[in-house]
Amino acid sequence: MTVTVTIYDVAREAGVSMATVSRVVNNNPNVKPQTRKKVFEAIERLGYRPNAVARGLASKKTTTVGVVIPDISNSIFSEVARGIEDIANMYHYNIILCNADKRKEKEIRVINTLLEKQVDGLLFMGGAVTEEHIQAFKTSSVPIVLCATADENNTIPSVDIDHEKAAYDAVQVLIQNGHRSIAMISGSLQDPANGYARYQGYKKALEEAGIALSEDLVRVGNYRYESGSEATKYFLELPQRPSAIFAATDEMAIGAIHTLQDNGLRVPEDVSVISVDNIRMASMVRPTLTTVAQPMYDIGAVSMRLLTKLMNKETKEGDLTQVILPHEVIQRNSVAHV
Amino acid sequence: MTVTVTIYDVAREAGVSMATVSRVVNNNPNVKPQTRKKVFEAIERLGYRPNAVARGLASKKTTTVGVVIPDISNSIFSEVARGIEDIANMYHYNIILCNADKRKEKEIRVINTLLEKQVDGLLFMGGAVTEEHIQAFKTSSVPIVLCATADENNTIPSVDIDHEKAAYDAVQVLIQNGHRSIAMISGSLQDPANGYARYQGYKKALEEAGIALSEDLVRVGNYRYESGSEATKYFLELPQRPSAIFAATDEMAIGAIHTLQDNGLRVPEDVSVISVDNIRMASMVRPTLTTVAQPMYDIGAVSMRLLTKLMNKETKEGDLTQVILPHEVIQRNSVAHV
DNA sequence: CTGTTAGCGCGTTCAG
DNA sequence: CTGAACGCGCTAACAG
Repeated sequence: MTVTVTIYDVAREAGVSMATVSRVVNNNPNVKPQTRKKVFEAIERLGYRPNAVARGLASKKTTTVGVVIPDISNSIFSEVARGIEDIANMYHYNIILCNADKRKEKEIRVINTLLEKQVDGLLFMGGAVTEEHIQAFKTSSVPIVLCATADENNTIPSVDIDHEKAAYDAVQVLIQNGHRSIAMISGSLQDPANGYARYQGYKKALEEAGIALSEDLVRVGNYRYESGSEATKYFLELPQRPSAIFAATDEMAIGAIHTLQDNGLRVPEDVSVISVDNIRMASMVRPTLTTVAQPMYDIGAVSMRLLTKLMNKETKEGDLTQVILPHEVIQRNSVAHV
Repeated sequence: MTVTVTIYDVAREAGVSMATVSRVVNNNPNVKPQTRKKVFEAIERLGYRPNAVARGLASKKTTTVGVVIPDISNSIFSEVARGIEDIANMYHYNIILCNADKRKEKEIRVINTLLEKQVDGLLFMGGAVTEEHIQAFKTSSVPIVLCATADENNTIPSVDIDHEKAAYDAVQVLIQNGHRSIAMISGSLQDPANGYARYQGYKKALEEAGIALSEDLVRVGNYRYESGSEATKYFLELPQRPSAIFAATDEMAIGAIHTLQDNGLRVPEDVSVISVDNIRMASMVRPTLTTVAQPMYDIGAVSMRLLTKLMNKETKEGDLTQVILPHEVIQRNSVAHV
């Protein structure tokens, strides 16, 4: 197809008007079967391929949605992305994918280019949702849903889990197993969901159990394996080492487990470890990791589904657009009774 | 922005023609600084946002490329995707991402919708490149590059590693460590790159070393952890168990390691394990996995870079467009001398 | 340096 | 059930 064949060429070839060709291409029922057939044949003969850009300009719909994601190479997010794409596909949308690394300026920038590209909707997965983000969202004429994040005031549609509760539940598992000296490897406290909220859950669980919070038992990591490892080394140098570690993410937990093992300690006999996420790797390490499962795929799928409803204006005023998906503790082998 | 403000509105507001607005928006130097300033102010005042769809129709360029990928939630591919997106971003392209699960019909389908969307280029990452694929590619007026695959006749631009050689090198490591009884956990032999080619490399290494190929020592898996585990169970029931296992992928290798350990065997003291890929997890298991590293990120980055050259017609006739990236064996702790 | 004028390929009234 | 005509918002010559 070196020369572009247009709807006009097809019309001429089939001996009808372009309006008719447009109708059959768009499955408009108001076409005589015989005419439809003629048109299809012409399309076949010419190898006609509809131009979605022209269609988009005329119809003001592109059937593509934008998704801004922190980092597609991170297994957490790639799982969410798969959920998004599957549902998008089901509703005949394509997705434009942009990594923004949780950096605000980049996030704002891609939001704007996505909007320029006239996406029919936007899925935002990022770090904090700041006032600037809200401003950017406001300039949008298409619906936006927050995916795996939420804004503080819950003014924007979103789907996420209850991070604080998830962390709380994880720490509860430890407490119910008799642990009192529980360390935490946290994420950045600037990160509202994976960082701050999970730390709050930890604090709350300790409080309720009447356990004093100790600064020495909290280290801030960057979600990755190595930082889990480093935090653990710190704990091991303490005069009295904790009997359990709660990591904000599985990766950090695995880093912790290995560092423990490398120092001659057994998990869970000597130290218990628990975390939140349930990435694939959690069931692939020894001991297998007890963790609170976050339904990544579903978060993606549900948020995309919500977005389709919003794009089709299927939601009525007052409909619930803040959805919290359930999490679940997965008992495996990294936690023992003290 | 509930009413759409167009280039025409900006022109009126600034007291210039739309051509001039177009020029400043597109950074055309032929505009008096003062005029430029007026236009920018008008843009600011009106909150004008260029419509990329209209621009695409008029200019026949969308600055977006399509990428068909087997499965974004698979860490191998998500790493490649990140490489693609980074370079795309650098050259101001966006990417439309489509999962096709290596299923031919789905691959063909998404190729067509991507082409309808008038992408400026296409990156194809899939299973086998069949005659049907070639036909679909031929209908394209935009360049296409195969990413982490290649067609049999090397007629289409591509970037990949030499899978056969990578497998060969892995098995060589085993042989040089004195192993003679080497099992393989293969991928599907229908899969040209990760399956068939890696199996060929295994065969060739054995042949050269004068080791007879034994059917019992080859199991076909599906690249995943569980199948590595199952294959290993099979090997353990053999009258004489192999002293080493070569897995076509890291995930299967890790499944093998754990199954070995669960059966009271030590890795690498009792059985050595090696594979190809070098996923993040490879350095996060105990023992850490010796493997042949495939530069996933680079494969993505280089293929995207190649695509930009093709899109800009920067490549001259006869330029090399089949690139093979180097692989490298990463010595870790899962292989021992026999 | 700036404005005028055609389309880009298609959806969508509105007649008939 | 079908066709004519307009316009979606913008780029790209071509004049001036």
